[in-house]
Amino acid sequence: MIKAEGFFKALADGTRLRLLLLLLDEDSLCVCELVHALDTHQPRISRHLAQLRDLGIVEDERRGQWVYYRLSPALPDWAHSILESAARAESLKPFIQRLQSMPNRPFAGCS
Amino acid sequence: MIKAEGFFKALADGTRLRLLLLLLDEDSLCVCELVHALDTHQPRISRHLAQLRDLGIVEDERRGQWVYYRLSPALPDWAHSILESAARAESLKPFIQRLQSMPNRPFAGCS
DNA sequence: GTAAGACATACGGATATGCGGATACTTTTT
DNA sequence: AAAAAGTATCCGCATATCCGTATGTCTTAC
Repeated sequence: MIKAEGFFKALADGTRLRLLLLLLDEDSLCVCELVHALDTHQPRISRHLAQLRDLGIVEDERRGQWVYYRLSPALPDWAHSILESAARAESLKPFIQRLQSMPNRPFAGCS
Repeated sequence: MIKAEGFFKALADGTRLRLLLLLLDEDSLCVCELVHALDTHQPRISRHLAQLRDLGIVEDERRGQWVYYRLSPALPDWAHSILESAARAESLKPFIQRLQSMPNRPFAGCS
């Protein structure tokens, strides 16, 4: 099980922090949606998601061509609380807006 | 005002995390108390406290020979909540015990 | 004013971390 | 089976981070 210091190291990078807050807000997103929402290069997103997966903070699930990530259901309560507090400090609006205006978004609204 | 990413960077080091959780629990401690509680070298503690001060997370106050640190009263609510959640994840018992058994502890119990 | 204690900072070095670009792997489509 | 799309990983590099030692500053005690 993850300890506090490791969890904070995971949140101590802007990309990972935004990934986690997006997943907190949106439940489940695939890599290409996250790449579009954060407007960055795909290897960067994959690398950070892999780190978060290796720490047990997120889970992945392949659905056909796409790999979806979500917060791990096993995430301890204290960690979930921390993410919710962080969400109060950091506005996700610009990223959510980019996400909603994504062209060819897979399964949008039909999951 | 500090942003979420910077705050998490501050918590992403074991020494700083323990310093902050001790200050959350004990209100106000001087450098030599923190050095004793964490059982480490003094420059390490001073360096990390300076970082936290520069970020506006802690405040210092000189009392004679000693410099006391406390959590900044201006710390945003979300940041305070995060520290409280972290306190649930990380046991401070060993450090509190070392603190209480500190010989020649300045002003112990008379502040 | 000299010594001693508490605290802060400068310095050089070791390690960790994040990055972009290239490439490999997997699945779907044709 | 070949192409295309989505995703993962490898590489070399640049920078950030943390450390211990040594030293400097400030305050109190003698």
